[in-house]
Amino acid sequence: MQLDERKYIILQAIIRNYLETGEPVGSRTISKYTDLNLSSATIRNEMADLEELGYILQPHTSAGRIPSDKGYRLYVDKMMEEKEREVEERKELLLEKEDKVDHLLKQAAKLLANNTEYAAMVSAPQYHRNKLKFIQLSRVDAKHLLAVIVVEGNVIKNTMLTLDEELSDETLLKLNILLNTHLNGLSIEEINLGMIAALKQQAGIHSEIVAGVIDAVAEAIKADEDLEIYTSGTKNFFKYPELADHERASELITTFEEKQLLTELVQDNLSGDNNTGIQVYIGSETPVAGMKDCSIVTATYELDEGMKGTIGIIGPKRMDYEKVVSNLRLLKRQLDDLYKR
Amino acid sequence: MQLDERKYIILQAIIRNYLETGEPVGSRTISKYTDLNLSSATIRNEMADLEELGYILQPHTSAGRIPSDKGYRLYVDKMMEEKEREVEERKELLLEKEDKVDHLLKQAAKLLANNTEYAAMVSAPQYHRNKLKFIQLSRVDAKHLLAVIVVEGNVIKNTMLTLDEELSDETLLKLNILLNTHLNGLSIEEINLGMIAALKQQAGIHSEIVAGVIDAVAEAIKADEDLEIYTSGTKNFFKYPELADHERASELITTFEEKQLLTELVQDNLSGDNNTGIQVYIGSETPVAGMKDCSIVTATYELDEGMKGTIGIIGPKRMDYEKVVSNLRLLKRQLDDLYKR
DNA sequence: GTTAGCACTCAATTCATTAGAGTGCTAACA
DNA sequence: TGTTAGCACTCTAATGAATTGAGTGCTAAC
Repeated sequence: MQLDERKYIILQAIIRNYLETGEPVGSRTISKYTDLNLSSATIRNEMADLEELGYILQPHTSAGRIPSDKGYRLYVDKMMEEKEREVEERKELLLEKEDKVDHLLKQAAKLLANNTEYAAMVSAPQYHRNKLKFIQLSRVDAKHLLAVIVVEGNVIKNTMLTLDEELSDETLLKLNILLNTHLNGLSIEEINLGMIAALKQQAGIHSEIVAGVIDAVAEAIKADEDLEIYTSGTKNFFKYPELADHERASELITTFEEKQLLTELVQDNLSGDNNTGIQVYIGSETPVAGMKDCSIVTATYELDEGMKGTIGIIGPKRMDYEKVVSNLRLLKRQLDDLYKR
Repeated sequence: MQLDERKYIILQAIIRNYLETGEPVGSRTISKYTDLNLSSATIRNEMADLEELGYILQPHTSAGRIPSDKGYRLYVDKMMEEKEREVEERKELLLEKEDKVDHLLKQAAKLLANNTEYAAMVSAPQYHRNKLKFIQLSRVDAKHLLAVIVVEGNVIKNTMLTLDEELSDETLLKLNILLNTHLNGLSIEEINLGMIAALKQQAGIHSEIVAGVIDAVAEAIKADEDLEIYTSGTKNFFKYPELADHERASELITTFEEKQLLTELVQDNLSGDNNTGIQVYIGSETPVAGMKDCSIVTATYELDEGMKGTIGIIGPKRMDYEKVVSNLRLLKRQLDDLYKR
């Protein structure tokens, strides 16, 4: 059996109706809802076929039909194709330019959540350029040295080092020169153990300071480890009865709170290179455990050259995919443009 | 009517029982639960008195009694007195020393939530000493200056300034001297508009750079504004049916997500100086709107001289106050000790 | 002052019934 | 051959009556 045009229109009608109501859709509803001018009996026959093909399900014999993951998938794919062709009208999301990136991103998450009425996440950009650009040791007071490290992309890292004994200006200058001549312009791959040992040797009795700086450098570069993720709109989970029972809600909220668990999403999104830049995960397709009953839509943004992050929406499978996708597209574009003048 | 010893014992028994079960407590239960050796009829008489005095309530005529806020208050006050006298046994909370304070505090929140099975919050310390300790401008590349500012308490603030034109080494040195001679050692109150104007004038064509630095200084000092708050254990709200219905849960979770809303708690706690260092808010006493059905217990810790923060537990009114208080005491002590060697 | 006993209240549970939405199938129709 | 009317059937959800049981307040006796 084949999925012909008419069957797809019926499937679409079922899905659209289900997205709104969350209730199983019956044949009579479809008979009236579409302009196919078919009786409910005919629709019933078609629905039986659609069920056999796996696009819809019946929760129990005397109920209407609900879309299966496969059904949603087909619907979303077709929608994405169509949207691709359309010229999208340019609504404005009110993203105010903030001086601090973290504020900006928090605001973005909130905006997404409010606009869509689903839960939203925004990951801080990960820096994929990682050359050392600037190192400096300064004396803050008699016992403290401040190491300032700047990595390409202008990520700044500070570490306060505690001294056992005072350091002369001369020694400080020497150490600064030593560090800069050897480390500046290098990427993390180029800083190996041998080099570190050599540096320490040259630093002599001050090798501990060098060690401290190297640690800080390592941390500045591997920003991945504690990837910041901002979330908003957790309460929206309660708007959809299929997610709001204690068990599920508890699981979702935990996942949302333990932001590490969302890392998968970011990784998956940044690595996966699809044409539109939008990823849709439906139900069991999701890479995040504990969100099997949800759909997740993500997009990648790029703040500055090489500084990529992920924005995403998490909601019930019966999500308004069009609205979500267009919101993400819009926000992505805004973030992309923001720092590119 | 007076609250005599026996009445209090009965009140205590009602509360203890209710803490465990969450169900209204009947007279027969108390008759068996206590060793007063009184019949349920006598207990009933006493309960009627307790109700008249406002310490307990009846959800409906044919139900047992539950403690009122006033009842809880009395119970907690008495408990705190007793605890005060007791020598507390020193259990260990497994707080691992972390190099980054934010990691440490996140871990602390998680620990609290896991140990108590309630929701936990930890606020990052606010710095109440705010003298400027160190200012430095460095050239990162042709177009960028990095301003590093250190405030007493070793809070570090970086700002990247973009230049319109290149700056000579000489000018840079001059600016550094200018900033240091005028600003170093000052507190925020001492940096007024007149001084800023004078500085700008002296900087001449580079007044914009000075302005940028001043902004950064202002931000470094007023850390209050975006007070970091870490939370954990949101899902624990679901463990207590009286908090778990959609409406309430949704409100609680929003409050917990919008951490600003918890700021009240921190302010209240840091300002209020009570002897034990532990604050208990019961029901309507809470300073946080949207948590009227909860009890909140908070404590203040001090990481370094003048760096005070708040730790707190949020749970149902029928909370195991003893456990919560002792957990908070323990964690407070650990945090207090951590950086004082 | 304490207690046994009894009538009373009220939420929660149970169970049967009903209503209604929806289906599948068959037979007739175009 | 595709479409439709019609009907028997299924199953959930809602309704409501009856029952249960925990708990109370009050009275009278100890």
